[in-house]
Amino acid sequence: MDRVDDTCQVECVHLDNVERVNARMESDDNLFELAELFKAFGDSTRIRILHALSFSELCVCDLAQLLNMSSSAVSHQLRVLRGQKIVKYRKDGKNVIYSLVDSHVSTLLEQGLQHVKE
Amino acid sequence: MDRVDDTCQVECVHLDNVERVNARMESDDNLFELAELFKAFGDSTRIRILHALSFSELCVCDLAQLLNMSSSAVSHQLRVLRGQKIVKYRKDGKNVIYSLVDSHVSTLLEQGLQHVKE
DNA sequence: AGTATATGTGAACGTATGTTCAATTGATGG
DNA sequence: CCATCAATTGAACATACGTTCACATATACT
Repeated sequence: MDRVDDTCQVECVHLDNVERVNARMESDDNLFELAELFKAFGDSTRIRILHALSFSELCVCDLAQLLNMSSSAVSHQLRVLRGQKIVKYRKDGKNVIYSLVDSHVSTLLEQGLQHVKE
Repeated sequence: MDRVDDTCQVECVHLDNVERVNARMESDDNLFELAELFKAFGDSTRIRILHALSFSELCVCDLAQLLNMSSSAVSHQLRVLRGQKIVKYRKDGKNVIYSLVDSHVSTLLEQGLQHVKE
């Protein structure tokens, strides 16, 4: 008869491998944060924003025109990118000018593009 | 220059900047693919899978035990990762053993982790 | 003051996404 | 052949997400 048994119901596991890997895993918190970071990259609107910012700092209006979208939509996405500390901004009169936060971001974009183009 | 456009409903745009950036933008197709790639990284289950695979190849069962999830859930996510050519697999009897497709993937994970840990 | 422009925000809507469950395929060994 | 196990798949469900719209700030200029 079938029975539910928590202890070692799976025979196929390569226990040594699993334990060795388990010992080296980053904390769940770090991995969750990492997923959140990539999630922020994982939208075509935000990718286009970031790709544009990799060439020059731009204000919301510039981005809206460049991407042919409403300022509102752009602003919503910039909020997500700010939340993950991927972009930074400075105010210039009525404008708010955005730019990439550091070279890590450019590197990620570049590595990703290489993968895509292969 | 003859790019005078009187349908300029937006006054704030820095036209020179926008045009220069626009000229250097990757194709929408490439950027869409790039977003899809990052989207595949943008889930904590898939990140944990990839992080584990960065240490050793593992079968579905190993991953399920390591992440304390059902094989079905793991398999569904591996399908996404296969679709983006992030992981590859080989069969070994009843098992299917997964691994990262190349060093690009490790690099992306590593770069992302550095960003998160700062 | 008031107007105009740039940006941010909240709610609402439709869509996409991840997990569970049930069923199926494919491979091994009695 | 039949039983078992690893892995995959499809449907269903709840949740998360992106855009639109309307409205709210904020800053500059008259």
